[in-house]
Amino acid sequence: MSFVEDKDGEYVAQTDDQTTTSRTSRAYARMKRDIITGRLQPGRKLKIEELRQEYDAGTSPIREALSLLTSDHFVERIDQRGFRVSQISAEEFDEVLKTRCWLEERALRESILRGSVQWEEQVVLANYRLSRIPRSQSDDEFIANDQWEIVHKHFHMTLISECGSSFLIKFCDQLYEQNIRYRQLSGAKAYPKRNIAEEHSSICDAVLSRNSDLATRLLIDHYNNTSVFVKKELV
Amino acid sequence: MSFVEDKDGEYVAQTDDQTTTSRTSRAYARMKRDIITGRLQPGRKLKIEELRQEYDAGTSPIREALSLLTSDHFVERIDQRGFRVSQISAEEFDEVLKTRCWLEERALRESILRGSVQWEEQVVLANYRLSRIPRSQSDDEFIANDQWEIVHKHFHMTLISECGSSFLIKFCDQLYEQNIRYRQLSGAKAYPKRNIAEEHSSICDAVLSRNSDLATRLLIDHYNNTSVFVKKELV
DNA sequence: TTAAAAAAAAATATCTATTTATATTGAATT
DNA sequence: AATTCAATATAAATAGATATTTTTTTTTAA
Repeated sequence: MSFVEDKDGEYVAQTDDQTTTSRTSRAYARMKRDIITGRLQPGRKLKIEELRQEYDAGTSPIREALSLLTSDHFVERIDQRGFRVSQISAEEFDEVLKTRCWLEERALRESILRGSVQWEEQVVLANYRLSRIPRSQSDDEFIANDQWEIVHKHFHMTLISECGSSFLIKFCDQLYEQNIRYRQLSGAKAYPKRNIAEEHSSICDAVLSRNSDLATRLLIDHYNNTSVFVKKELV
Repeated sequence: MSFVEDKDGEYVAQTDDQTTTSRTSRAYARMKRDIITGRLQPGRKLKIEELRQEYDAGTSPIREALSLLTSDHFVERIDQRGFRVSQISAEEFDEVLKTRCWLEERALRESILRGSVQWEEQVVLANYRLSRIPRSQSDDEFIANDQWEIVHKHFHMTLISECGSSFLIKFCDQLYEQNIRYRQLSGAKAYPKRNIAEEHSSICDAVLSRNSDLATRLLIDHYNNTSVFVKKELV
């Protein structure tokens, strides 16, 4: 939310996504969110007319947003036959997981090699923030905490941020988002017998001591541990 | 080129990209080609009206194609200010090269681990085809041979095709295309004192003997050798 | 009863026109 | 002379209208 002076010199409250960004960017962000959270289910036909209503935009912005989502692998386009939400499968999840481990191992090793003292501090800070925020909004039942999702992603992206390749970072980002989608859709919510905060802190410690082998092993274990719960639900 | 029966029952010759695919796909393919070859130069403003004329399509297909090219890192979008061809730089080329080596090393190792006898045969075939086609259309001066470009890419993509991750293959593909662009734009055409065919065959041999360490070393050397000539022209 | 063909309906892809935002120009003011 | 402001021009973003194409339904013939 921000306050902006309008033509008549009066201050008016405006939500960010209504003014700052274009219709295309807005539709893109919202549709992506809805696909990741599962509000738009895998395989669902994406009819332009419906989307226009739902996301309050014209044909062009909707189609552009869909084109962008196609590149992100969230939407499939079939020429002359429109768009649909990408399908999910246990096999694809295995690919996502495997590829994440390959790329993030390399990215983390490079970051540990190249990262400065400032980077170390960023890692510490990201881990601290993550430790202070609950995964669920309630203690009794699981209610996804959007803020946790943001802070968690920030921690993992900080780890690899000094790898020296914006391409690799972008690829890891894409895979991370694919992973969230699977995590959400599979309904894997509780992680019994696990202390995730401890896992994050261990990774953090290994990184600070510049122990690449340990850090990458812990990171990969962390991903594999989580994946067990996703796979269980994905059958 | 193909022959299709029209409404009146007559056979008419048609080029593939006029009928098979949509306006969007066609514009996307052509614009991508023009950016890679340098006909659309780095930094150039991409005005919708101009592109409509040039690529014979309406606003929507052009904008959709530009959106797709944005994801490929060939075009930059600035909200409310349109599109421009992505800039190139020596630093970015270093990133492309570095990331390619990281990802293709992993992909090749996995392919060698998992690849079947059929895959071995595909590698042999791809290498043979590459050995039979000249890089330049003329012996006297360098004239790029489009066919070589296709066969060369096919060889390198075959090497990693059995890595077991469609995501990793897609990323390598994107980086490969970035690399072509730099190769073309830098004007690096001749490679004195190098026998590229021999380099390819050595990689092929190492792959067939399932020697991962040797194969990946030769592949990475191959990329680094080529990059020297690109970097030289890129100052 | 089934299969093929034709017609109708629906939805996509595309184009044109309008609105909105940005960049440019030139005059007025400091 | 430099800077601000307003007016204009240019181009982007979007909405709306039109063309195809695909899908579904209905009809017809075997």
